[in-house]
Amino acid sequence: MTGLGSVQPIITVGITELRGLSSVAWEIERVGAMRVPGRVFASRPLLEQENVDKALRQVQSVAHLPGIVEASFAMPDMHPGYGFPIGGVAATDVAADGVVSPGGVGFDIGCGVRLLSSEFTLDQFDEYGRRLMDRLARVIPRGSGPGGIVSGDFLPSMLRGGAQAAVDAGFGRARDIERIANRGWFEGASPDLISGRARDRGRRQVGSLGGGNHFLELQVVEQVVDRSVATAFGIIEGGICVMIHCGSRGLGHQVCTDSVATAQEAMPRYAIVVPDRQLACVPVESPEGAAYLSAMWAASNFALANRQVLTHEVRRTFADVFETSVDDVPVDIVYDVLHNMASLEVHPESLRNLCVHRKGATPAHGAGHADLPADLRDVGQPVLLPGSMGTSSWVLVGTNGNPAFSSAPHGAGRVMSRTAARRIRAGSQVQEEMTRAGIIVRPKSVKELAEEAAYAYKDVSEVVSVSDLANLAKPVAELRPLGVVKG
DNA sequence: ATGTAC
Repeated sequence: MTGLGSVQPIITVGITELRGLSSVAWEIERVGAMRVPGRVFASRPLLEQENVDKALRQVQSVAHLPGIVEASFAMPDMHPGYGFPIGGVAATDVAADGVVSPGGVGFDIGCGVRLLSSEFTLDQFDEYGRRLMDRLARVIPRGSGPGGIVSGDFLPSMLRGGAQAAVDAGFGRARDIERIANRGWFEGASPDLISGRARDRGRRQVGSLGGGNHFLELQVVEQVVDRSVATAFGIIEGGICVMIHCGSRGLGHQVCTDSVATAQEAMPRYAIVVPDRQLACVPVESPEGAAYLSAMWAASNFALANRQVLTHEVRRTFADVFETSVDDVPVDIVYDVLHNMASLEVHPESLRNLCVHRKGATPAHGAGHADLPADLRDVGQPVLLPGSMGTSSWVLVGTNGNPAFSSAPHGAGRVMSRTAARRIRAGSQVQEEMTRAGIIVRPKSVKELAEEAAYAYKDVSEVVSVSDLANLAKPVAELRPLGVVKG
């Protein structure tokens, strides 16, 4: 790869021209009604991936949003989404009639990743792994539709209090909260501002994994590339980890559906014109904008509570298998981060109140940031980057001087549709190949497994490498999958 | 992502 500062060509992806700023950063010129340019972080091989052309056109559409500042950004794992690309980052200036767009958060509001680390080792996994996986497969509700660990009676408190409410209800430990983004809950949540239909869908899904790309994985720390940061995070080479990727289930989906409809209806009143109906948006400082943020925070609290309840279930399972108590089992939270979220932030480069949309992008604040827990204040924010099924996941750390409002990629990123992935191999074949590679697979639906096969995703190591070179986040450790529980 | 359809 060529370094920063060298002359870069202009390349064309689909119908979009990109001017190279470095080997991993590209600019899409501001033309027509675009308010800002597009700025894309990717290597050339990543730009040449299937469907990236459509994501780039969406980057340009997002650049039309009222109040957008600096640029419409895309992370290296970008692929097309509803209105906004997945892997998209857009900040709007609240005081300059900046908007909030439900499509800029996505349907799975509050979706994110939680990483647990344990004191158990690979030797112990060799002996107990199958039993752990079989029990997890039995106790973790997953797949589409209803089914949750916790009674729907807890829904109102969890919508209000997120992971903190789940801990208060007995699902976890007080110190868990320290290692969850925003201390586990968003204060601005208004459960009353989400529809009865959204609540009905959520009531039956408190404590459930879901389907699609959501998973619960047992992993081993394969490689530590930054020992001091890994130690601060609580990650030790050879240790067994648990990664949980899930979101706000039908509840968040319903909140998004309702909010897009509200925004589409309200837009003419604010004389907002956007190039795509899916970019429906309202001013942050409008009744509709405030209502969306409150509903988004409630759905995010649901997602945080969801991951907390599943964490408790993991601890119960480990305690069971290793014959210890759930309170003593040495399984701790490394971090929990939301990668579908709009966040009100003040950034030093602008000193304005910004509404930062991250859709399939994770916050990646550098050392010194006020929101970091005390023991990570001098280290930086953990960035959890799950790979595709059967490939390694990565832990990175946020940097100072991040070029995209302190954002980093959230995964490997799809390269083909679910339908296309099913045509390549049968789910049973994907399961066989993973089993042969030594990974214990416990799917609810074998048929749907093919949709999530590694060949349907980009190469996660390329995404990590671009993150490093573009200063989005710095690699800390590689986690190799041992067993995967899927919807 | 999603009671893959209001």
